[in-house]
This record gives sequence, structure tokens and C-alpha cells, in this order.
Amino acid sequence: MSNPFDDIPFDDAHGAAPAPKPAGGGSGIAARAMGARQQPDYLTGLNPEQRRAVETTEGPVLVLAGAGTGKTRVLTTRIAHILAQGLAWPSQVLAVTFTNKAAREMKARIGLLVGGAVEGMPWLGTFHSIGVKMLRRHAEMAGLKSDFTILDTDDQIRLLKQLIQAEGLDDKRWPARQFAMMIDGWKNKGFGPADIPEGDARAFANGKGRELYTAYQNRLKTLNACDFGDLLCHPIRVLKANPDVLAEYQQKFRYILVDEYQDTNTAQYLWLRLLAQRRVSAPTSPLRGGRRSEQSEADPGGGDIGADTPTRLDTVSPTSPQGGGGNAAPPNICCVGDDDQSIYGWRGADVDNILRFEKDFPGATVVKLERNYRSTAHILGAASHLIGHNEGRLGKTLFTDAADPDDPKVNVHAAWDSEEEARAVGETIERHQRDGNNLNDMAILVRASFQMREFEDRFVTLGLNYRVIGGPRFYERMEVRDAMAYFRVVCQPADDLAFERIVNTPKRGLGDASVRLVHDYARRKGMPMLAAAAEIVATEEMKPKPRAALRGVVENFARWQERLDNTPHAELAETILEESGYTAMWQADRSAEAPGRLENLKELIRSMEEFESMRAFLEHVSLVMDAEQNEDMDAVSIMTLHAAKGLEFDTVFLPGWEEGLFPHQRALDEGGRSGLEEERRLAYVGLTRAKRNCHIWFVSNRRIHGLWQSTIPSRFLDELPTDHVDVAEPPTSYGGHGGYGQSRFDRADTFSTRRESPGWRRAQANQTEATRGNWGSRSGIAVERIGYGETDSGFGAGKGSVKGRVIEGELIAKSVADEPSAFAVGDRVFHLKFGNGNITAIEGNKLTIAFDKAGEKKVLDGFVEMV
DNA sequence: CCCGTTTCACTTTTT
DNA sequence: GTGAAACGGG
Repeated sequence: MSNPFDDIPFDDAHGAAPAPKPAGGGSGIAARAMGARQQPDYLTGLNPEQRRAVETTEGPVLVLAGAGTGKTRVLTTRIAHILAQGLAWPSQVLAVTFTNKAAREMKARIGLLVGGAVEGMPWLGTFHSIGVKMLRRHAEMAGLKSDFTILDTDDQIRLLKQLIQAEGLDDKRWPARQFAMMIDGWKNKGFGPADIPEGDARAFANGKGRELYTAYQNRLKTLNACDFGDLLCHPIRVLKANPDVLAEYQQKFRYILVDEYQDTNTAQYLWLRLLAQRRVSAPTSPLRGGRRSEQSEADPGGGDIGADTPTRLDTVSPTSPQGGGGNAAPPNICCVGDDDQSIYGWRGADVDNILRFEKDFPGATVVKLERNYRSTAHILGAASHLIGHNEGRLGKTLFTDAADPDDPKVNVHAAWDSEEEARAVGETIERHQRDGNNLNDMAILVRASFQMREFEDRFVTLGLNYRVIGGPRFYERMEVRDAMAYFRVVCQPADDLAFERIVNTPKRGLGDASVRLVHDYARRKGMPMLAAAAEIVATEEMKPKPRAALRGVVENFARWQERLDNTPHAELAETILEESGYTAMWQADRSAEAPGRLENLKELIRSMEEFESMRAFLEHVSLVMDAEQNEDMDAVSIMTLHAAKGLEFDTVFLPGWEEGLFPHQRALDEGGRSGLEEERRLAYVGLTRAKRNCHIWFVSNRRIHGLWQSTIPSRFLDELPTDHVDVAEPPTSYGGHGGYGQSRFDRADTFSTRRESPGWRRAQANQTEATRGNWGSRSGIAVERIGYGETDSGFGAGKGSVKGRVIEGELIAKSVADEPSAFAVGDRVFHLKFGNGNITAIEGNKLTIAFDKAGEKKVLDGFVEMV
């Protein structure tokens, strides 16, 4: 990361945060250079606040790191500092992140700082991966064997479905997917079946919620499996129930660091708090010995690093920490986060965790990082003003010294529909590219993934390289999951879910009836299905044809299992796919996807080679569900706003700023005020991804669920400050309709002809009616003069003090008319996009129209006009 | 038991 | 409009 403050004078840093080893006196350049040399290299270039965050190693520390303020740098430097000062061995530092990417990046950067591999940091990883690690060591305490498998959401849902059916419930009425979400929600709070609130338990399946949850947990246990939530819940339970184990970890982890603390959920918080409550006393504990031996195992790892940082590690004994002498020492926990970037409330993240930090850890040092190294003053101004509309913030204001009058303001653009939006974004991208910018420096950040498609379509026709991040994942592809299921059964014969997935894939004549037979037999005898199948094959229970097929399967697996430990695993994997007929199945497939699928299978086997064993590979895949993208090509990135957190781009496009989409209607409905605030934080995240150029788009018409809806600009547009925002004039516009209201529709290019058409007028009228307002023109953003309760839109004075029409909750309802349709079946109508047609059916305000050219479509009545 | 057709739900975000 | 799942005929 290039830091513009790399050359900040050293004295600056000294003033606010004295170095541990004061530099020698003297003011000459040479003396200063000497002083600088004595500073550890890694501290150079940190600003005073960053430095304080790094050097305050003892006691609880909360680092409030705004977007682009060098958060990762602080975290990694802090770890490097702890290691270099000899305050702890690498194995005594617990550092948790949310994503694998963040963990990887942290490892890499610490490696750079400390010099050399950081293999000695076994406890740096995601919450989940560290949870697994703990759980594998103490699996018996959670009623599991240490080689338990980890189920993904898909398996989880299939399992729940079986259970729901087994209860004699209608799985249509009570969808497994929904129940899976409820369970996730409970586990995010650390609730076991006994802990869930009565109301929650009643909410599903006529009050059988708790019963089903219990059944699910039992089933997991017999399958020797865990779902994602268990990876945290089990460790919490183990730690609570076994004080000796807990004490072991509490003493082991001298320093705890947490990234993205604002995203922690209750379970993660509980887990952290358990580990952070250091009870350093208890020298009598019999576990001392155990701990020692454990530690000596880890020490060599630390020694490796010591080789690169000679002085400190040798002289300071890690077993006599400076801060942890007495009883109940304050924990050395350092949480880094930004309450303004908390965007995962919907999956259980609790912003309160960060807001409460000082109460949870009395005497905490709080460091605010507000100096932004990423964006222009305009972007920061826009983002800060927007986020200022949220309440209950810890309150930070980003600033930058790098203000250049040439910096572009944030641009707001309007488009007729999403198609035009994609076209215009494509043009802007090409323009930037012609100006000598890399596509890699540009990104399109959308609210919902369905928005991506239109951009993809457009870019394909333009021949513009693009890359979808967080799109359909490699490990979620059908063929990859099938192959994985084969491997899972081989490694883990009790994995019934995997077995069921592939018994009849490829088709072997083992349909529902046969699988049920095996399933019932297995349940009756309490054995895994594969074992049951082996027994059934030896009996007369099955008709000869399926029996032969099943025998084949059983024999195959027996053979593969034999070879598991004496064959190179990638080779074995290939054999399995070969002998099972799975590869042949796709080779015989004439469909268009088949070659791609075969390619994916090859890629799967190739990536397996990088692992030590098939088991190690399976573990990796279950936790690290992302596949690397090829970074070589120059391409525009398309991703969701959520996926964009932590990234930065020179130019950022933010399409779809319309009510209902952004803020998302569902967030508003289900989350109310706090839902809206989370959406606003999402907008803030989006804006602050941009270094220099930021283009916001909204459209008047968008197709949602297959039918066209008219939309209103997002309220977030109103919340942007005029001084930092420009409304882009259409390039071909022959200026001068500045004074006109409704001018945002006056896109000259494609509409000069259409503007006179009846459909256009109809749509325009419709739009005006919905959003009636005044649109500023010259100086600022197009301002829609609609009040949103108390919201300060930032446009106080001026001629535009038109009385705001408060339509709040009704904003979107506008497009779902409640009055009876003015049309009748058989009417001849005109539609701007589809031309003329006849109405064949009416359903509320949705019309089904047989268009002369476009065929039958469903359309909202606001978009057609009687001919 | 297999395969084609129809139907339905989906569209927030993900470790 | 799309994809998955259910249904019914062969």
C-alpha cells in the first residue's frame, strides 16, 4: 500500500507517541538519521494515532478505524510489534478475522514486516477456522469425533428437509430453507435447543421448532458433523463446561486481536469474552504442566521468527509478560472496527458489541483513526455528510490533507431504465480507459446481485473485460459438489448426505425407492448408509437389478477406501471420478455446459494437488469457499456492496440508487429504522471505496420479478451535500434546460425522437406524479424535494424551499396502485418498450399484454397507454 | 425408473 | 425471466 505519509517527519510521531526507545538527542540530520535507524523499521511512516494503536499493547484497546485510514496496517504492525518486542511467541497471539481473504492478507503482510514466513502464527485465522481448530482438539467434549465433517448450507437444508418430513410435516408449508435460517439465527446468538425463546420455538411448524432443532442437533451428532454455527457454539460450550480447558486457552493467548469488530455476532462476542477474561492466577492448576508441554510444541515456530529478529526474542522471556503479572489482569485485547461500516446486521452481527466496548472492558484505550489516505476531499465530504444522517454513532469524521481543486466531485447520473444505465456506465468506462486508466482500477458496486446481469450482458457485447467477484462460486457448482461428495464418502464413510447425493449419480437405476430402502435400513440399525448398503446387498431384500447396481457402488467405495492411504490423493481422485462413471457422464452429455464442467473437474483435481491429503483438501474446501480469480487480466470488477468492503478503486460506479432497491425495500420492512441505517452504512461503504471518481446512477424504470416498475430516486441522493456533488449533464445535451423541472429525463441522445411518443409522455407524467418535486440544476445534485420526516436533506436555503411532501412509507407503494385498473381486457394499448398490443388479462395493476412484436408480457399499467 | 413438461418461487446481502 | 422442483406419461 503506498502511503502518502511515508515521508512524514519523524519528530511528528515522537510528539504524540513517545517511542519505547527514545532516539538520541541532537537535531542534526545525521543524528536524526541515527535516531531513525534505532526505530524499528515497521514503525516508520505511521501517523501518531496509528502509532498509539500499535504501541499500546497492554490492556484493552479499541481502534475506531474509518474507511481508508490504514486499519490493516495498524493491525499487522501491531502484531509485528508484539512479536519483535518479544512480548509473546507467535503461538500466543490470537488474531481473528471474518474472511479468509483478510486472514491471508494479514499473514502475508506480517510476513513482510517481520521478515519471513509467519507459519509460527497458528492462531491467526477466521472465527470459523479457529473454531474448527479448537473443536478438533476437544471434539469428544462436544460429543463428536475429531474427524467430524463440516456441512455447508446445502447439506444443512437437505438434512432439515428430511427431518421435517420425518415429523410428518408438510415441507412446503414449512420450508427447510427458512428453518435453516432460524437455526443460524439461534446459533449466532449462541442458543442451543434449550435456550431458544418460547416464542421462537412456536414460530415454526406449529410449535415444533424446539423439537426439530433438538432432532437436528442429534442427527448431526450421529453423522459426526457440524454446521457453520456449531463451529463457534460448540467451542463456547466446551469452554464453559470445562474451566481447565478454558484456563489453558486464557493463559495461552497473551494477546488477542480482532478485525472488523463491528461485524461480530453475539456468539463470537461470547467466545472472545471467555478467552479474554484472563485469570492469570491459579498456579496450582494441574494444567500448568499440560500447558507447558503444549507450549514447547509451539515454541520452535516462534524460534524461527526469532532468527529473523535476533535481539528481542532472545532477551525477553515470553513467559514473563509485562502486563500479565497479577490476578485478573486486564486483557490485552485489541478490537479494530468501524461502526459506520457495520453491514452484516442481518446475519446476526451486533453493532452494540463495538458501541459497548468501553463498558465491557473498563479502562480501555480508544484510538480514533480519522486521517484518510484513500479518497479525495469531495468523496469524503459526500460520504461523511451521508453517514451523518445516522444516529447512535461513535462519531468520526474522516479528513484528508490531500485536497486538490482539480479533484472531480461525486457524479450523479440519471437514466431511463437499467439497460440505459448499463450502456452509459459502459461508455464511461471506455472513456476512462481511453484516458489511460486500467480496467482493474474500476469497479461497479451493486446492491443486489441480480443487477449484475445487465452489466455483464452489456460488457459482453462491448467486448469489455469484466470480472464478477463473489459470483457463482467454484465450490458451489453442481459437478464440483458431486465430485466432492464422492471424496467425502471415501474419507468419511458415515457421511450419509454425501452418499445420498451420489448413489445415483450418474444414473444407475437406484431411484427413490432403492435409496429409501437403504435409508430406512440404516436408521433402523443405527449405522451409516454405506455400511447398510453393504449389508443389504448380501440379502434378498432388493430386486436383482438395483441390487447389482448397489453392489457395484459398495465395492467401488471399499476399493477406493483401501487405496486412500497408499495412493497419491489427486491420482486417486481422478480414479474415483473415472471408475464411478462420473467423468463419462459429462463426456456423454451433449449440452453446452458439459465441456465447462469437465474443465471444472480438472481444475478441482489440480487444486487438490496443493494439499497434503484428501482430508486436508476437504477441510480446506468446507471453510474456504472461494476460488482465486486470475488477476492477470485487466478487467472491470462487478460485485455487491457487501463484497466490496475493504477494497478500493480509483473509479467506482454505484448504480441502482432507487427507493426499494437501495435502500432495499426488505431492509426497510424488516429492519425499520435500524434497517435503513444499515442501508445507509452500505451506501457509505460504497462511496468510500472510491479513491478519485465516483459515479452514482439511478433509473426511472427497473424490471423486478420480470415486470417493469417505475422507481423513485433513492433518498440517499438527497442526503448528499451539494458542494461535493455534480449532476452530470448528458454529453450530447445542448445545454440550457437548466431551469426546467423534470429535466432529468431530457437525455438528448436516444430519446430525442421518443420524447414525443405517447408512451414517453405517459411515463413521464407517471414519474412526475410519483416524485413531484423540483430538480436543482446548475450548482448541485438533482434535488428531489420530498421530505423524509426530519431528515435534513442538506438543501436548506435557496429558491427551492418548496414544501416537502412527506410520503415516507408510501414511496414505493406508488408503483403498486391500489385503485382499480383503468384498463379492460381486450384494450389496445401502447408500451414504450414493447410497442402495441392487446390486454389479455388484468391482475390488480399488472397487465398481461399480447404484444404484436414482443409476444406476451406482464407489465404494470402505468407503462402503457390506450391507443 | 426415467425423462420431459409444467409449475412455482425467486431476488438482499454470506462466513 | 430464470432455475429448481414436482408431476405425469412413457
